[in-house]
Amino acid sequence: MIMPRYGDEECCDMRGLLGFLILFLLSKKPMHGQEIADELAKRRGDKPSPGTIYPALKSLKYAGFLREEEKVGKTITYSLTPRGMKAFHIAKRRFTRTFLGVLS
Amino acid sequence: MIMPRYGDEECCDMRGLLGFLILFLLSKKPMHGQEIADELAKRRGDKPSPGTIYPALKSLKYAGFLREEEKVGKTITYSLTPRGMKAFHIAKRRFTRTFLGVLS
DNA sequence: TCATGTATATAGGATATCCGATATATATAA
DNA sequence: TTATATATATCGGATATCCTATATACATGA
Repeated sequence: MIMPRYGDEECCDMRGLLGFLILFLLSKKPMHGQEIADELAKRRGDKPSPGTIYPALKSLKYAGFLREEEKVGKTITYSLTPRGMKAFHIAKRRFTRTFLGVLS
Repeated sequence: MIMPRYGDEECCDMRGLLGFLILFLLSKKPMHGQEIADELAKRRGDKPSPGTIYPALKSLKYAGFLREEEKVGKTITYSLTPRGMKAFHIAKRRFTRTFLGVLS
């Protein structure tokens, strides 16, 4: 018996969507890591730590979904590749169908 | 180096939302396990296995978010408790803000 | 030059989520 | 009664996700 999967008032922590959210943000406009983290902080309520955001970016880059568009100092601006756009659209379609009706 | 977090065309598997989806479905109407699994199959594309759906229901019940409304044979119909509704609305608000703009 | 602030990098691991395999219980039909 | 279909139950573990801690690099201002 391990159990407690859901806490006091919260029903779930909505993991598994970080990559999707990053692709979504980059589909709007190129951004760098901290910009993305700040935007996620506004949306979710908590800011992903460096140890969260950079490995995610690395994996997405490794998958060919995004590329470094510009690098000024340590600041790396990322943008979606065509492959990344395609992946985003596939995921978005699935997302839309899955959560149809949730947003009243 | 372990890496590959994202596969070929897929950007993420959207875990962490099973509990949220179950609360959402039950907020519409009382359902039993298989009904929920079938509805999720239609939405997500793949049907959660018994080993997925029943432990999830158990945890949600344990958290006080749902209760057995009726039991006919082995078929247990679940419905949200007031506490479950509250948890769902909190989660929904967060969900809405997080994914604002994703559904074009 | 030194201090400070900002941005990125990564190893290692804690935790959560989910699935495969298996078992049990009930109803129905042959 | 036997066979079949349906629904639920649970263990154990594979895997994914994310965070803590730590380190590095660059720019700027004192």
